[in-house]
Amino acid sequence: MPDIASVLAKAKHWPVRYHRGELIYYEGDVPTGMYRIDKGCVRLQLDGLDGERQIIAFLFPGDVFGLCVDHRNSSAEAVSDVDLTRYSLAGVLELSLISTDVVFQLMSRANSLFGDLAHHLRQITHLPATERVLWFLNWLRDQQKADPGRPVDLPMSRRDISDYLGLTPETLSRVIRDLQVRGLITPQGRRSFVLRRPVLRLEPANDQGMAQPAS
Amino acid sequence: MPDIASVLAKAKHWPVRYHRGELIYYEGDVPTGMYRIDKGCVRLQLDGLDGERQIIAFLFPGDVFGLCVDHRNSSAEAVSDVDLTRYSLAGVLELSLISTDVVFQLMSRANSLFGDLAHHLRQITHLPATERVLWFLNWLRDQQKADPGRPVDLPMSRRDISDYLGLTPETLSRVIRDLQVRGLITPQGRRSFVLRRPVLRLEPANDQGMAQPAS
DNA sequence: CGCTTCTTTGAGTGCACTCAAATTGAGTGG
DNA sequence: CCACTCAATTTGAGTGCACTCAAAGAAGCG
Repeated sequence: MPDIASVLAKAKHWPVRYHRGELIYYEGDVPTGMYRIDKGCVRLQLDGLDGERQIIAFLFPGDVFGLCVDHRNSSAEAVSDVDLTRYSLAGVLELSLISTDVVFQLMSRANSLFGDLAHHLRQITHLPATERVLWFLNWLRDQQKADPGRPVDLPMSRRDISDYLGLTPETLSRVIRDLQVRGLITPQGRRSFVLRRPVLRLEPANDQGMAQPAS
Repeated sequence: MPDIASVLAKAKHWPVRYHRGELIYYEGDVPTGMYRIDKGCVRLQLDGLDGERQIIAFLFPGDVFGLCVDHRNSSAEAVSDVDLTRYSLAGVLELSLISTDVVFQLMSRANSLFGDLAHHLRQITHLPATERVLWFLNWLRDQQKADPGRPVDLPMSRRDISDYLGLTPETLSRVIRDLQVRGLITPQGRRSFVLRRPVLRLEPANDQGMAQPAS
């Protein structure tokens, strides 16, 4: 299966750049382009009237987003300064006439994005705060393909994370403190943590955690 | 924009039937077909190991589902006895070579399904139990295009609803009782309710006009 | 260095949870 | 048609986790 970048290369495209916090498109807008991330981090989100916000996804280099038809189903904002490649939506649709590869690839992308969101929903609904944060950190580590022992970088703010995990910033802060105390994570500055190896799963409902049993 | 049913009619398709509770496909399976609902109700869900379950979506006649590429991103089960039209996935992909209509339509479907799920996530994260239930009942009423005054049917069990809204069955039951006491809903048997007209909004001004699932 | 914004800490509360049991309803066979 | 069984749903009691409100501390930015 060919790489999506090479498949899309035949469509019109050009580089664009957004600064930290900048709006890329707004929910409800009529879509004209889709994007591929070359550098940086982008968030997809839904905004409420009173400032409440649900972050749907964090996207990283290689990820494609913005493939909408009638209207944008979410807003997109730059978490950090980002370099994007912008593709004409019309051009992409034309490509689908030439080969099924494009359709196949885009379907696949849309599909995995949907699957991720579904699992996201599941985590948020079923996991307590601590495990949500661990899940997030592990996911981030996998995204960055970081070796254990190497720190994981958080490009996003605490509020971004809490809006992603369905927590308040206060609760998130407390959870992070607890994880440090328990030795599961070690801060390297405010936006970088080293994760302990077996952080993948927390013992369910097992509170001998006050005194760490030496292994 | 042509109707999706007529567009898909050119692909190979045949009717299939599932009974209440029957599995249509399982998460992770290699997909071979997609479906359109002719009659009945289908649920998409993620199953946990310990029986926990997150229902992603309830689907009704006219809805299309199962457009996956690599593997099923969720399970599909029949909520009630259902009549489906099954389409060959390969056939659908071939169709995309003939006209962009198919691609356009399928993208649109995938897109709105994604948008619905995103809003679902938002509701569950931000709304208290009572408002989640009201949101669900209103959504269901819109699905059924029922006039106010006409009862809304719930094809699914209480557990289905609670697994959809991220509540326990106990909490759901209590919420329903409270809504009855407040006169907002009137039961017509266990699986049918008459909704009071102004149920759309609950006193505290915190409904976001956007995006009920579907249609 | 002063400003603003982001993050952390503290105190107290409420909502939805768990555990447990009663009640209803659907399905089955006499 | 009616008793019986089993699952689904409802009700009750009590608790804990994540919330809100409030304020202190830290970090970015001119």
